[in-house]
Amino acid sequence: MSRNRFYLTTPIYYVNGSPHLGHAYTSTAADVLARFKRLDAFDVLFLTGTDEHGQKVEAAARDAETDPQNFVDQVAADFADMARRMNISYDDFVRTTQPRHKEAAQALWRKLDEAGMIYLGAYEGYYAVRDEAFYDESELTKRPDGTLVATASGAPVQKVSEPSYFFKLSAFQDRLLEFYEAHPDFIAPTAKRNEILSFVRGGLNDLSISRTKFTWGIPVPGDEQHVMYVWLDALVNYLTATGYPDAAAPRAAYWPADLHLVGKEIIRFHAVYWPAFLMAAGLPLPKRVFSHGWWTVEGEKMSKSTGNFIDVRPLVSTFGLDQVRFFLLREVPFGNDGDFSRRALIARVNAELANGLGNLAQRTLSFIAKNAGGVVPARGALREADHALLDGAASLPEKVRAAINRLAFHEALEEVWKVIRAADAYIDHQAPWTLKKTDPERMLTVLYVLASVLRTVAVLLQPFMPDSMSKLLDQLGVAPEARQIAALEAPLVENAPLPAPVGLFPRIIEAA
RNA sequence: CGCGGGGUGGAGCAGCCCGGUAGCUCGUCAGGCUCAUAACCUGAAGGCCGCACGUUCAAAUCGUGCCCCCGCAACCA
Repeated sequence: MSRNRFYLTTPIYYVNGSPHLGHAYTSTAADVLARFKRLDAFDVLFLTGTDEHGQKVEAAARDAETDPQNFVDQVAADFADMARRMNISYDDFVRTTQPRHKEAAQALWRKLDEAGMIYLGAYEGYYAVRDEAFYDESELTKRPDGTLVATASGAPVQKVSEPSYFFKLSAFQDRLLEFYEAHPDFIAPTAKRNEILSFVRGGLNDLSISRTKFTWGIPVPGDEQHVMYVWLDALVNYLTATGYPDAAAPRAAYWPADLHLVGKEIIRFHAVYWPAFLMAAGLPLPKRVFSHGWWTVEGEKMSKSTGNFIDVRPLVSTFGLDQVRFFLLREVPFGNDGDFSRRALIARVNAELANGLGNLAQRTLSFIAKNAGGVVPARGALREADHALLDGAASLPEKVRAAINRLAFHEALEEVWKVIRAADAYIDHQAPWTLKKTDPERMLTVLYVLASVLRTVAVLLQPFMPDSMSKLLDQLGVAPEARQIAALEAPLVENAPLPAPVGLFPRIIEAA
């Protein structure tokens, strides 16, 4: 019997720029979900990668005075480095320049062609010779003398017509709307779903899916004058990783994907074009596309003009990896936009990690080390207060699971922190430092309850903060093989020897 | 009539989809504890949940209108 499979993806990141906070955010969220599913006994395939074709990459390579392949090799390596530094547990990293991907993309093209969904037409657009670039009508300004120029560069443009293959997207309007109707959870959050619905209801034009003005792309099968449109090329990556078109490939059974996690700007490609391509090819559709929000930095939009793209790697060096991962998922309800600021990061880390979880672990574990012989204490009869706290912890796995399945990471964390706060109150009310003198046996029970609650918290937080929670579980004497969610059903093993406690999350003291 | 997001105690935000004691972090005030990372616990002050009307036994939560702020406008997560 194979376990339940779960296939999730990040977008493949476009390599015309360096990885920044936004990429790290998407990957971290996907990673938390992947790790949670693994802990919850799913057979997970977690895919990320890079999107390496297209005119922009060609141009970026030229600016960097190198050839495209060399350029994308460097940038892809940088993205892989960021993933490693963020502790992203991906199972595969697909690059659209890999032979396996070219094969998959061309196979899908042929499939669409065989289905009669592709025809040769002409792409109408505005081209600026000076910029060597195409512009959309919305990017143009009309000068008083009547000439059309690109708003950004001021370069004059001319309308050109270029031969192009088209995908019959217009034929899919009804089928897409029926699909959205039948699968209300396909697009999330709801606001995005509504946006997509109104876009599709507004009518779909056929989609230009090839270009002849540049060569850095996957050749169109049967007509090598054309390269494939980058989005068609890119979307296929999700199939590439399953071994497409080989139906007998070891990973073929992972398709359809359970979740495509995307940033809000590319929801349309994933919620409209991609399902249409798959329908046309007769392939099953992914189960869900979730669009998350964007970060501003210190209140300002990240943009090329202000140059305020921030790389997470220096933040990780300064504040710690798990601190940054925690902040990204705790600070903002997933799906909403949010603001990244040093102040907010420091406030979160100090309040919830240092003063909250870290301090709770420290006060509990050092008390055990000093007063319970450095082993998991043996418990006696439980009282009402003990049951109240233990029940709260016992109900956590289901609450966290439900929240994470909805991608409500901030809610999952909030639920865990309710228990942490309750545990802090419990210590004060039970006052083990008093029991030490009056009722040592009762003291041991209280300590056991605390250790037990900490174990639950640590197990459930592993996906968010893998390194720190691994350390905490070590300190609680929990064996590595007993750290699955299912293992929480068994009580914490008494009398297990514990190592000397070590602080988990130091307070961040800002230099004045 | 371009599209979308938002206006909740001093600050920053949840809650709104599935109406019914308004929650969290920081800050302020007063106690407590002393196990712990000057952390933790208890209590208090402070909000007519942008404005108006409507639906309802009941609205921050649903509907309508209005005011204000902010993003986006096909390849930037």
